[in-house]
Amino acid sequence: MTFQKRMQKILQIIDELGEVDNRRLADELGVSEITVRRDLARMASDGHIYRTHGGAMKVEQLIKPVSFVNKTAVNIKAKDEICKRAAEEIVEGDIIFIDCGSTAFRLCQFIKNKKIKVITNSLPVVNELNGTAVSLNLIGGEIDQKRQAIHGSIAQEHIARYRASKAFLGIDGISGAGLFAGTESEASNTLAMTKQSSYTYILCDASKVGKETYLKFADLNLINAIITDYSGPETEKFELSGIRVLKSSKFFY
Amino acid sequence: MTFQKRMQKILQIIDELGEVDNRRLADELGVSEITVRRDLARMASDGHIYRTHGGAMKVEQLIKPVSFVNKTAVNIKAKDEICKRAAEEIVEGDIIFIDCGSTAFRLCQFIKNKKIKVITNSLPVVNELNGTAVSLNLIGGEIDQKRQAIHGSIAQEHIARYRASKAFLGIDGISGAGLFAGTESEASNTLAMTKQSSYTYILCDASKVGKETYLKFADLNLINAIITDYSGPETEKFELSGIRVLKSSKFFY
DNA sequence: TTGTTTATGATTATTTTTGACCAAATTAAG
DNA sequence: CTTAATTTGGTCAAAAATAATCATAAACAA
Repeated sequence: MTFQKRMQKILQIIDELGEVDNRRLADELGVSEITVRRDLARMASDGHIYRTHGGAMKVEQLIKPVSFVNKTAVNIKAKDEICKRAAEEIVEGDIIFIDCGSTAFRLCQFIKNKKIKVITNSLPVVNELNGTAVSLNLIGGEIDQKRQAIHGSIAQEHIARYRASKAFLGIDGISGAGLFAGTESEASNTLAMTKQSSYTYILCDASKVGKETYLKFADLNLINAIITDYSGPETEKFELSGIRVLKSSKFFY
Repeated sequence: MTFQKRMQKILQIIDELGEVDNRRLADELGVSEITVRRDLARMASDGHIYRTHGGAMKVEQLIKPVSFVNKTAVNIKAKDEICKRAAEEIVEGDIIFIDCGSTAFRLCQFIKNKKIKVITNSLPVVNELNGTAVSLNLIGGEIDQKRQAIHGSIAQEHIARYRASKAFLGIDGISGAGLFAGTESEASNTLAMTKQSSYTYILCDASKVGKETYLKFADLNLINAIITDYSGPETEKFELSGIRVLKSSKFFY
């Protein structure tokens, strides 16, 4: 029995029952529990299922193109809590930027029914919001296969044409010293979107706070708010810079 | 037993069973397992099957991207024949425009393994070609939910920045009198792409030939070639206007 | 013919898959 | 809040499958 065959069965079972535990799957498939866990980890990283403690559950209507692999497997819970908090900030009529990070992607599920305009350079975001109440504007240019997004000078110009009320952006690192990006193109994309937004939120889980990677591209005062599950000494520095620090709600489910 | 003969058998077996292991195939074909593996590798790289550890399975059995609602249901065979003929015109290194019609969409399956650049305003095309050998450039702007594509002035400007070697475009109607579109935005999109291409192909099944709908937006001499399954009196008019008429091969399957 | 390419099979080394075990993390219970 | 039970991710080892290399035989071209 290959992984592919097991995946089919697992999806079928989860589709029927909504959720299952590892033991049940192990029995059903005739493999050990550890193999089940590995399968689930793999499937979750492709976004096919939600992993729970001791099993897995259906991910609502998220059967999306397989090619759109996202890194959302790590820290799903923290990210979802952050995004739910972020969604509370969005009101009807808003025009918002969403960038191509894995955190910002998960924001989509919480804004599907809102009557807003979303401008994005992320293909997963487009696919997630396509056909919903949200009106979409896609930034054009060459597609970066690895990041499933559009960057570059053409994209910058496109962004410069629009003006949004809010921007929800991910980041590779943030500390009292400023904002950090893993690549130049991500940095300039963040800058461009920030410039065209009245209010900028950074969405980042705790692992990004205090991390000072590769390229510092802006000071803290570029942004207006941080939404995070982090709580620690860095928070004070943020607030001293005049940034609102919004804590994600602990109790999500 | 040649590779071609074995491929036929393998496809047949996989089509029946959904999946097989190497030993089974080796027995069935009377060759060693290593030969089977080599065959499978070759077939998988052409996209005919999906390889698993220890065997192979049907491509359709994998989680299929929920392809966009497209009108491709009608005239599939004719359209596929047309598109196969069109794919023969494409050579490595080409930069091509593909527009948002349902016919042009079906061209994707035949060009997945080609090393070319595709510029398009169609979301289904992007999803179909994403993750393949094709390098993608997406035209930006507001997404038209109904047509799953991007039109408008921003899109026009985007197109004007690029220059392609060939364009493969659909159409609502074509006759000796010229080219016809169902909406103004489709017409201007076709014009913009044509203008930036060295050579323009119109893909149209027989039902579109002789049809003169809504808006005539250009004369025949705008385009260079028509690929169609139509054969009739109109053909002569096309050829008199200096247009190559490429007939799709009748015998496709 | 002779030399070259191509297809096939055998052998060996590498990779992948799977399960067991254990420390760390998470959840549940008192 | 602390403790106990469960779950998880990591490392290791065994088995299976694969890729790489080489040798042989068949097909092909000069």
